Amino acid sequence: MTTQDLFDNDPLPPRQRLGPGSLLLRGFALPYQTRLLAALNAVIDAAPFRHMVTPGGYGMSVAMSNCGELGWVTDLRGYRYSPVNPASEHPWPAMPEVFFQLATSAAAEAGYADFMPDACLINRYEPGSKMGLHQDKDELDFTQPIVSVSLGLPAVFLFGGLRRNDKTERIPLTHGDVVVWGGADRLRYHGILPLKSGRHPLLDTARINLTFRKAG
DNA sequence: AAGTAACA
DNA sequence: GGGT
Repeated sequence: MTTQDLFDNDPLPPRQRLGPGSLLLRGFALPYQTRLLAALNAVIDAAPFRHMVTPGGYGMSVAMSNCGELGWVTDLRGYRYSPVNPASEHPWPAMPEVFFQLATSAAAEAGYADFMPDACLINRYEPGSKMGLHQDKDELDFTQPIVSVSLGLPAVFLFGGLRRNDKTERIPLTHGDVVVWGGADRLRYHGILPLKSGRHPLLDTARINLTFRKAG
């Protein structure tokens, strides 16, 4: 019996305010999960995951794909949104309706009633995969929020402040959780701690994160 | 640098 | 584990 075990059984509240413009919706994606995963498989068939390279020349531990009008990409030249998949030169797959419905519903719950995402970044974490602290700042309109959907293995979300050195909050995210951040929180630093090994009934050894943005 | 490495 |  460790101290952590004492906390593991505490019920997590269904809604948690993380800041003036941020809301954590526990299990919000669960009613969508079957359709979500079917649509995800179709998107990944058309635009397979790959490990992109940062401007410094290192590969990312997270494998990525995109759907929607625009996709977030990185290579030696930098970060940007692109209407085409650089691996194929084809447009990204269209954003499935169920993706759009989930994202707009979650945004509305958090007070962003007119959110119209045109980009969905799909991140696949395997054990050890992580995402360093960063801001989402390649979008054109920071009045539009970010909607982040967690599927599969649990992970620890780091939610920092507007400056890189601000103290970070550690938030455990499990299958079906949705985080929305915007307004005064839109440019808060965030990241993911290295994923722990495990097995999920639907996604086996992986965590999938869908991040919706109004990029263009 | 959405990255790693070295160091305190 | 922080910050650089």
